[in-house]
Amino acid sequence: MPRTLRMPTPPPADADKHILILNAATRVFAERGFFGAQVADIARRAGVAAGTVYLYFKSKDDLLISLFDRTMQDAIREGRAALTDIDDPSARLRCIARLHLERLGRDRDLAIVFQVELRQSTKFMARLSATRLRDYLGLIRDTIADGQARGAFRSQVPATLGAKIFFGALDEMATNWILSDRHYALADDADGVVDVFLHGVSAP
Amino acid sequence: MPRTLRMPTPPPADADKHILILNAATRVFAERGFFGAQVADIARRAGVAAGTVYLYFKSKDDLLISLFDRTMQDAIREGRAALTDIDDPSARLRCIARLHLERLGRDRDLAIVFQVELRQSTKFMARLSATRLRDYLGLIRDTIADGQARGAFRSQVPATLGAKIFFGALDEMATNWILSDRHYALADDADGVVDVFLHGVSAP
Amino acid sequence: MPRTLRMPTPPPADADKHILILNAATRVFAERGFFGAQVADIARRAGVAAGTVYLYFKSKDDLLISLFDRTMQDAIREGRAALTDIDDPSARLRCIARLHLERLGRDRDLAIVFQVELRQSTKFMARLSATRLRDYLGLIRDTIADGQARGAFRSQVPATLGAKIFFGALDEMATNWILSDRHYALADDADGVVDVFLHGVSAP
Amino acid sequence: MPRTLRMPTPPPADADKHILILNAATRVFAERGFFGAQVADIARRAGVAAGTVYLYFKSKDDLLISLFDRTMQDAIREGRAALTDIDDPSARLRCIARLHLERLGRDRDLAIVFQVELRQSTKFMARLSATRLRDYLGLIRDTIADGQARGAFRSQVPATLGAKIFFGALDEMATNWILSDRHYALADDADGVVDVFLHGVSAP
DNA sequence: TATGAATGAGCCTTCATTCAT
DNA sequence: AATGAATGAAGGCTCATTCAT
Repeated sequence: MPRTLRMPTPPPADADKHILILNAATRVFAERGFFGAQVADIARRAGVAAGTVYLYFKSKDDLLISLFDRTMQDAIREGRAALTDIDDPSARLRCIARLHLERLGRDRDLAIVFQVELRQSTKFMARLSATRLRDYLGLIRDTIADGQARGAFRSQVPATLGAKIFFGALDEMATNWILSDRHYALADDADGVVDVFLHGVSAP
Repeated sequence: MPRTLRMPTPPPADADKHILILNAATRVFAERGFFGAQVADIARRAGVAAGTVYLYFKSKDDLLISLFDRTMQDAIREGRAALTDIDDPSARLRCIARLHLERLGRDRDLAIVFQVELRQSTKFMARLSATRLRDYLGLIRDTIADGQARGAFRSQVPATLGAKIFFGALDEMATNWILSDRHYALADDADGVVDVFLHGVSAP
Repeated sequence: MPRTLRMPTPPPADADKHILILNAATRVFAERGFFGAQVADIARRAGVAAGTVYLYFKSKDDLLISLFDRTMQDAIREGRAALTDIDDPSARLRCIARLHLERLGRDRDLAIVFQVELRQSTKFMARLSATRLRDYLGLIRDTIADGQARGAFRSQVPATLGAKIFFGALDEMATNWILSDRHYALADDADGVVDVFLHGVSAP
Repeated sequence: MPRTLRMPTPPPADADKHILILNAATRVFAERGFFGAQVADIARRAGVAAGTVYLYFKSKDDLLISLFDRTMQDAIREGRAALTDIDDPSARLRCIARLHLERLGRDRDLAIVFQVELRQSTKFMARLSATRLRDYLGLIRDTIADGQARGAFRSQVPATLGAKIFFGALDEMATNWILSDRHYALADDADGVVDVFLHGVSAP
């Protein structure tokens, strides 16, 4: 194809600049905190001028929101894709847990931004939960409801409650991980969480 | 009354003002967010001059930390006291969950501060989890370990992991509650959380 | 009187600070222009910290507006007072012209602010003319109308038109004066303006 | 047609773009004010890229100065041309007044730029009065001096003073017009101004 | 103790101008 | 000639904290 011939190389630097800045923002937010971070720092880290940031993002807030949006969109898309191949309800939950913790465990700075910096204010949080986070919780809830419909999960547990518990447990794993001094693989927590979520702690 | 006997003189005006300011801070932090709140606002709300705040607290940060400290100390003390009367491990967890959610459900502003404003930065969070929060998680972990020792809980689940899951689930309930538009009793979530934590979602 | 006894000295420094800043603003606006002037410059000139300016004025704009307001209020008050002693319509116009030019001629910086800096934008000008300037033109118009009612001035000339011409002529004197390199007494232009305004340039 | 003979070839595209940009600048300066206007706005309005403006003008200031220069040059040329056909000194002044107000009354945006935006700072104004404005006032002064030489005007009035009064009056008409909410024909003020300037307001 | 006026460091954002294409 | 992405200097304003009273 002509287009392929004309552009066999990776996309131009322009396309990168958006991502470049977002990555720089992740690092700086993680290091200094959202309020402690200066836009100038982010620009410097991205190797662009301060003003350039504003060619790609409306404001400092927009950087954080974009970061969240991009990551959540990826997470949901990846989650949905992975689940299509899995039939067993328990295995599906295990998959979600694993992807969740792997994603954050792969990039500690991103994890810090997600577990700490994004929770700056009610205004921020309300805005965030109203959108992508709702979708993400919905993904979990649907998986649970599906398991209930298929007789794998107890129906007495409201699916929404279950989703919150599941998400809350994973969230806490991530938060503990970034606050911990010890360096361990976050994803290794997945199985334990799923085990408790499925079978509870009670002795049979 | 015993309480009167233990404290026959009225609390000094100082103590009052200390609490007065801390309460004002709770309201203002909840309304405006930590960074959006001005010390002058808090002072006005407390009915004192701006400078007076600094006679009782070292800094704006100190207000937030004191708020956390006071509340956690109460929670731990109350939790420990309540647990002494309860023998059954499952009932003990139920008690913790209920107290946790009741405490936050009683004061929405306090809940907002705890669920949102306290998570300002890694620096802050690290500092907090290193102290009271560790104690609180310890309380849960010990309760679980005790249940395991007594054969009520499965020993395969690491007690620390269980504690994080339990806390994470409760935490998520609280966060969802403050972000929700619907007005419901937060404490009502306690039983559901405990049920799932004890028995899991899997069908028997 | 007690009050006089209790406060025989000039008003406290607080009252001065308002004026102090306004005077500094006059100098700096005149030297650098409104947009060229930095609030920090004004503060420095007034001998206060930059933030202090904002304890007395809402914004940089407010400085300019307050300057205008204070001066116009003085001018109108002074004009009204002076006119009560004068009966002859021509003499009244002469009095207005003289006061107008004397006031500006006395403080070149103030004149610059009035003739140049205040005319920054339609927004500004519209706001200004809507208030004090309208009163000032009204003072002139009434004086003319009064002269007409008393038979001293031709009634064919609409009083409002006459007021604009009179004011426009004085205004141009002031503008020319501040732009001129030569140093002359601005007030000396008053008689010439009044003469032409009263009798015209036509040969009898 | 003579005009066609004098200019047989169409104006080069460059000249068009020059005028295009200047017209766009007039609109945008009038709407947003000089400082509020962005060069990018002007470029967009002119249908060119931001950088293109700088192929035709040295700077944003240069746009304003060119606007002034072009208009004043036209005004002076037109004024001189019109005066050659008129002999009577009073009629000449009437002609100048009418042309002055007609020119501004024809294009409200241009009027706004002339009456408001051009008066940005002493630096600006000094620069402007030193050139074309001086010529324009000279045109008026010469007309008055000529009238005096021919016995039509009183010689006691210094011609320069008369010119300033005349210009100041016209200027004030224009300023009032653009600030007025009512929509009236600015040029209609010309006769009134000339009448007062010639005969004064005093009753005979 | 209490006050609240004063301080001044700190930062996001804008936008005129440039220059590689 | 024309583009428009990139630059980076610049400054109004806020607000935690101090301190003279």
